[in-house]
Amino acid sequence: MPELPEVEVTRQSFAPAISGALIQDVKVGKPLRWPLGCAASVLVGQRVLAVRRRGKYLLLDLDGGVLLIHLGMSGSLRFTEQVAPMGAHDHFELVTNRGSLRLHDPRRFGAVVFSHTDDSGMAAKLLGKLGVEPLSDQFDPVRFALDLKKRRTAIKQVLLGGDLVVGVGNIYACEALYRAGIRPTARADRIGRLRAGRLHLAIREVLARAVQQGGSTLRDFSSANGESGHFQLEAAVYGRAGQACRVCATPIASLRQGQRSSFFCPKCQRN
DNA sequence: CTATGGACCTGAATGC
DNA sequence: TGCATTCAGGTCCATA
Repeated sequence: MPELPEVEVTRQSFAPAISGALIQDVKVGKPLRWPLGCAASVLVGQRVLAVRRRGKYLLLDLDGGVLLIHLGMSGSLRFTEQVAPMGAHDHFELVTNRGSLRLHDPRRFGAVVFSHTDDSGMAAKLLGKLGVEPLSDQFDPVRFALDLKKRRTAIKQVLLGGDLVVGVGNIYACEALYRAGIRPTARADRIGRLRAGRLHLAIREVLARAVQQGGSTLRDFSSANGESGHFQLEAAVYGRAGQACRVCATPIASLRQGQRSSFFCPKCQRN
């Protein structure tokens, strides 16, 4: 579930509370996507200095390195002062003097990886090819339009790729394309400046709005304090196949692209 | 180098 | 009720 808004909402929900905390213990469940990259005992005794986000990764700055956390498809974090035994789908926990940060991830597509710096070891590999942050000034409409000209694939695939812009997953790609009036199947290199500019704005607006709304809770996402998101209630197309477009009442259509569902309004998104 | 498809894993919903 | 199939918020990797 977690796309940029959910990851950012999660970050905001525990960053202030955990910053400065001393790691006292580390608990591990079943294996995640990648091994931790160090002995769990290496983390004990380190302090959490800050929590950053890069794309869909959370980066916990520690005294001696950085801990990358990715939520995969079904992951969520919880930061609480309560002590509870690890459940069947709890696969990682940092016990600190301020509370425990626990990763719950049934499908285990998520990951927790330790590296000494952002650009060394596994972190370098995972973060190295990421595109620009969509909510930063680095995301420039002119540059975006030029970059799209180099891609012959469907625009939806380009957005999901994450090597141009990060953070846009299946929900927000569909929503941004709807707002921009562009079909998910449109070839990226056929999108001109004007429409690229619209898409650029749509991406920023949708993501910012979703962060405001606490993200989307489709199944069981919640922030680290257990709060659900509300953006799914105002989604225009995602998950709405067959329902009326909120603007023109045309039934929302769906199709398959790269083994993922795309949703769009055939009338509002003409090409 | 670019584009596509499979792989990873579990649970919920659907269909016969 | 039971069992098989399909689908789900991501993204790495092998293959054309």
